[in-house]
Amino acid sequence: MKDEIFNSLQKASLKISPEFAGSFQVTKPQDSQHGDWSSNIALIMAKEMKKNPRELAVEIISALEGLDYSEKIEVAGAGFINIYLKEDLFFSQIRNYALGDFKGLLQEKEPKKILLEYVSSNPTGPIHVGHGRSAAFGSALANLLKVAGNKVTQEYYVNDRGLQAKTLGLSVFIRMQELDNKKIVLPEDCYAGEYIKDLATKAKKHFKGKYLVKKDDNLFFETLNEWFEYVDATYENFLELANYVIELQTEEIKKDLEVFQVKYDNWFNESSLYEKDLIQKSIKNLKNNEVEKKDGALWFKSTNYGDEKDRVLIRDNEEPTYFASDIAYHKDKYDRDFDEIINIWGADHHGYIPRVKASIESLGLDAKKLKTLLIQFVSLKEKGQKVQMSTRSGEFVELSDLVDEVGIDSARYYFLARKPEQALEFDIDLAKKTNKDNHVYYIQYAHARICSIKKELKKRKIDFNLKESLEKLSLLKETEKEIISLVNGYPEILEQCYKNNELHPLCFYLRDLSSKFHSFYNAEKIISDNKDYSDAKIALSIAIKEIINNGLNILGIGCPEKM
RNA sequence: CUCCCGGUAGCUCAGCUGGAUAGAGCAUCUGCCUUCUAAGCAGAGGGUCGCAGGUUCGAAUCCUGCCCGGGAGGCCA
Repeated sequence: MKDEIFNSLQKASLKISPEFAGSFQVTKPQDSQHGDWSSNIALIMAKEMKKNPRELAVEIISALEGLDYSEKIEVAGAGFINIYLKEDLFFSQIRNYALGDFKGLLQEKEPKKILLEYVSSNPTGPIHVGHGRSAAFGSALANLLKVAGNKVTQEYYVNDRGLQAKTLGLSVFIRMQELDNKKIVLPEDCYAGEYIKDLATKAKKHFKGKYLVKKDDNLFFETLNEWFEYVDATYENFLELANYVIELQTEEIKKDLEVFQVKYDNWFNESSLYEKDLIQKSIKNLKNNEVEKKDGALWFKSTNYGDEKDRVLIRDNEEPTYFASDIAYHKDKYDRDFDEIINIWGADHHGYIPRVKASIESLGLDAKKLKTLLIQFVSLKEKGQKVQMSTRSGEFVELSDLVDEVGIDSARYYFLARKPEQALEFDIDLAKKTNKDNHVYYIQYAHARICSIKKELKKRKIDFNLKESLEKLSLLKETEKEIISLVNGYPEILEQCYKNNELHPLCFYLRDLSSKFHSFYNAEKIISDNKDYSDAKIALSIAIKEIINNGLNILGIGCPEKM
């Protein structure tokens, strides 16, 4: 519809001025007084042609062809062209929605194979609330991309090796000694969280006495390195323990995410890149003259592509950097032949983007395929107070704790209802409420109320035929038809979300729609003795219910029939 | 010092690819339940869109400078 209007306007404009190439818009006006559709084309053209916008608007309208479905077209305000639809067309979309038909509502013209990587937090500890935001966002975005007809692969990159994995192994090792009734002192850089003790308990059981030191061993090392020297000297393959706990912790993460309605198609282990020797191979694929040895290390000249400084690939101790793995990982993503590759990263990684882009270009790959979305931080507020969180002490609130506290639906909604580039202050008290203050309850309540109207029909044995009732929508009062305008705006909201990779407009829309419904519901009884009018109101309600259901599904939020 | 994000009502935020009178929710105040869920509804007050310039018929929106808050600038990941 929007496209048709756009094209008609464009044709008309070209008749008047063949060179006109300005970008004008066709929008749904906020105020329904301004028609069903509105365009600023005359204002844009007037600028180019230095003519009076209102006069130009009249010219454009008289040159318009093919808008059979318009009831009237007016010039208003500074020179807006407002289009009012014929009544039957006005009702055509809502009929489909009421029947639960959302096909083609959002359709990518050229469906793509898309790789969506998100969260990918280190398996050295549990998922915390910050990751939760990415998780909610990524999974909902995946739903949206799929609705548009794309094939989406959701992936989690597991950093299951390197120094941090070994440090985790050591942290668990030390706690195991504690479980074995030794006095221990945890070095500063070890992981200190409570979950380490759980891992230690499991590891102790699993290894049946292995990795428990003898009584006469000295256990009072102060630094990580001293500890590493000790365990490497004592055990043939200390990484066996590290790998075991990394695996345990990854499983924990997987569990937390699944509970949170986040399911991946693929868990990609960093270690697999090493097993296939892909680090070395991808480095060789970088442009030869952009890799050089200096100060004992191997460097990549990312400054050639605008990065602030060159980056190390292989350290002087011959250990590849995280960046080197990441080059191999991205090379692998490209090799898997996706049309689009989306990374969702925490905003703290923004400085990392130029070097990754640089490496992709140096590999001779199309950097435009890769899109990185950044998500800002999450802070928590409870009883008016900020909940303190700090990286150093490991005092992050775990996602699972938040979910236990406020529920999955609330948590997902409030993560999604804020645009990603905005830091999010999560109000725990608000998210816990079970009244209208809590938007997710408010939306779900609207849905449940409509379901209960349907039940009431059955209970009272009232004959209701949806298809027939949908032909009676014109009986609605003018104020009630305004809701239909809002309903008709659903595709534009989805389109906006899709185009901009955002979900918050959908959240706001659903709340808005619910609000309009609650007013409608409260104004007077939906079910009444005035059969035809009653049918029309029920049909409208059902359309709203279906949209709420459709929207909440995309957001990954439950949609109860009864509350 | 450089880069990124934010600054809109008392609070939390939409609006930002230039358009019509700057919008919601919360909080505050006033009303509404014998009848489909009051887990709700109706109404009222509340604004220097951080500041200063600029571009334009038109700026919260675009450009420049500055101020404030948060984040990033490892041979950590």
